[in-house]
Amino acid sequence: MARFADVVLPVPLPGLFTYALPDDMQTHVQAGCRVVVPFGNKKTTTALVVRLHDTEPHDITLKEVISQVDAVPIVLDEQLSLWQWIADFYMCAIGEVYKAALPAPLKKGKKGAVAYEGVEPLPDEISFTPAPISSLGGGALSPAQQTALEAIHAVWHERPVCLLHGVTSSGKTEIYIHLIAEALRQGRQVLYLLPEIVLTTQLTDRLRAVFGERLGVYHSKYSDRQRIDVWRRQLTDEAYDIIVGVRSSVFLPFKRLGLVIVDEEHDTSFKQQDPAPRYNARNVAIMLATRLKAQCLLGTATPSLESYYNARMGKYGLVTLSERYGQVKLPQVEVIDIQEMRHKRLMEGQFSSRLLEVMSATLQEHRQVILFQNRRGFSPQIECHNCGWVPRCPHCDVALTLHKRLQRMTCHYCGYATAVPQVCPACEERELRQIGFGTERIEDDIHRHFPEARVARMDLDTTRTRNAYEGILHDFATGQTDILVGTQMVTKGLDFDNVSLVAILSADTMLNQPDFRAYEHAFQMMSQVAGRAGRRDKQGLVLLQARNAELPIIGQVVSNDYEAMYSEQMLERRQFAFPPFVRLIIMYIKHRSSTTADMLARDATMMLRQAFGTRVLGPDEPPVARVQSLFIRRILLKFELDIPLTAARQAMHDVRSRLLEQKDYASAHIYFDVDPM
DNA sequence: AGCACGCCGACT
DNA sequence: GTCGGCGTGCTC
Repeated sequence: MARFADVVLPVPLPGLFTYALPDDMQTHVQAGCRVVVPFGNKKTTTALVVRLHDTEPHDITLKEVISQVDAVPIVLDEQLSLWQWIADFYMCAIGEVYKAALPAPLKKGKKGAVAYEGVEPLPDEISFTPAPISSLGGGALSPAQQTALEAIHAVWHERPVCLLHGVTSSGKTEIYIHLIAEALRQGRQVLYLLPEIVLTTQLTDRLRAVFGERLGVYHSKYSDRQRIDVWRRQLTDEAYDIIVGVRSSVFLPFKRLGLVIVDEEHDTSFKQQDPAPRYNARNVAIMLATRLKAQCLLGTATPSLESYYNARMGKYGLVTLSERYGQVKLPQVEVIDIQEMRHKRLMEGQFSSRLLEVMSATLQEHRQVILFQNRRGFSPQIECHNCGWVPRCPHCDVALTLHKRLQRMTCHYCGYATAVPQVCPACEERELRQIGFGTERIEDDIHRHFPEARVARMDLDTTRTRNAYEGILHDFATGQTDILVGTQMVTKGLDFDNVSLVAILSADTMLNQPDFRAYEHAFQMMSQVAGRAGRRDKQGLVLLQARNAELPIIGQVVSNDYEAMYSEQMLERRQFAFPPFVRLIIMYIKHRSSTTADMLARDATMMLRQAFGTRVLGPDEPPVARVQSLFIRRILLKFELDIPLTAARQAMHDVRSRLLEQKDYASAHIYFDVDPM
């Protein structure tokens, strides 16, 4: 019997809300059940009960719960406690975690739901067939893999987290499969996290061949219905043994989790940017595993500096696989100096004559080519030939990207789109020049250079739907296309047998990012895409075109020298006090008026300095200082690793609320990004 | 974040 | 004379 329920509401407000329970519900409602409650003026909302108690709050008049949605909990205690940890650590409201965690329809609740009748039956179409796992996908481990497997076990004997640093094609997946089979034999579940949807199809095909229907897939391009089915099934005794999923699958219920694999752990898409919760799923996965007494394996060919540092400091175990499976040779990387080629008039657009030659030879051998250009659209800017006018987004401080096929100019920050002007609106000049190269323009140029070649493009624009992805990848895998051009998407762990040439058209866009992680990320991206070349029977070739060809980072990619990259970057991180030597928290300030944003940023900085002194840097403006008509300012906080962050966070929350209490700042947005990427 | 209340411009 | 613009105030 409990008279009151503390609930989470899907709103960005701190804390829980307390409601009175009507007599008939007092014995039936449990933590983890949804209830319908009145909230604000008349509106009803679905809320999640997290606590039941008999302590009547004094200073507020309570409202009553209207009805109960679930007869049994749909969220487990361990999940609620993890959500609270996420809210605390990432400095957001638990309501925001709740919104991110639950598939959309579970948040809405059922209309007309009456207590104990709103309970949805479990889907009965799921047939549970425990596949035998005797044949491990035919995969006997190589001696190197066997050694690595034993080393991982040795690590887990002492600590829960192990970093597996294995070069591309070293056969990490085979090791994962063995570990999964072991967990299953012990009756435990496995969560297999991947950074991107692209990777799920190839991987799930491979895992399904071994584990059959014991495997469930969870990602954002699946329908709500499918995601709810996975969620509900996780609550039953017939829960999936293996979940393959992206970021948000760390929120799923697990009753007997034994192993968490975070594949491509360095990948930035594990970090959610917007909206809150701005969590890093890799770190949440580690916390999830630790809390549920499961083991955790972080796998990658190019560890994040944070994880590698943690491994070196003994916080994680470290296992290295330096040998490619079947002795496949690493590709040869050849650097092409764009500056030099331009002087010698050996560049045509983004293509050096060397690249065109090699492409031509590769196509003649009926081998395939991957071209990597980290920019979508046709050109990132157009400009009036006469007066220099550049079409810009009316809501954001960026030039509009030309999408030729769509005959539109679009803003990659807010989605604004407009027709391509026929003449310059400022001076009526007819010639509007296209500045810069996106994947669409590269695709056009390939058609001009190689009219016979079959070309496919893979970027955000060509993969809006789930099937589009699979179509493009299937056509390339089966040799129906010769050349695949794409953005970062093509770098991510795709296995193709017949690719012998990979070209990075311009390393410079990656290297020139105003971000302390630019070189680390450039190294990771280039190494990953290079790993796509020549996987089975022949050494592949990678052409790396760059303006700054002599930079050490380029040499490190050429020699595939992760250690050299690590040492050099760590020196800089230490010298300039960046992670992993400090913990970063950014306070973001957004306002419709630039002067208010400036004043607010100045006041906020002063208040933060009072609490944290020289740990506070700024304020400054991000590279794109206005998005969706809001001016953005940021304040950077650097905390030593041994500082207790709980008190610091409280002080930062206090600064935020004191600022928002001021009338001038009431309409501002202030939020934090903890461990920003 | 919603949603309502509350004061100032161009329309039937 | 109204419809409605979004500023600001609150939510157990």
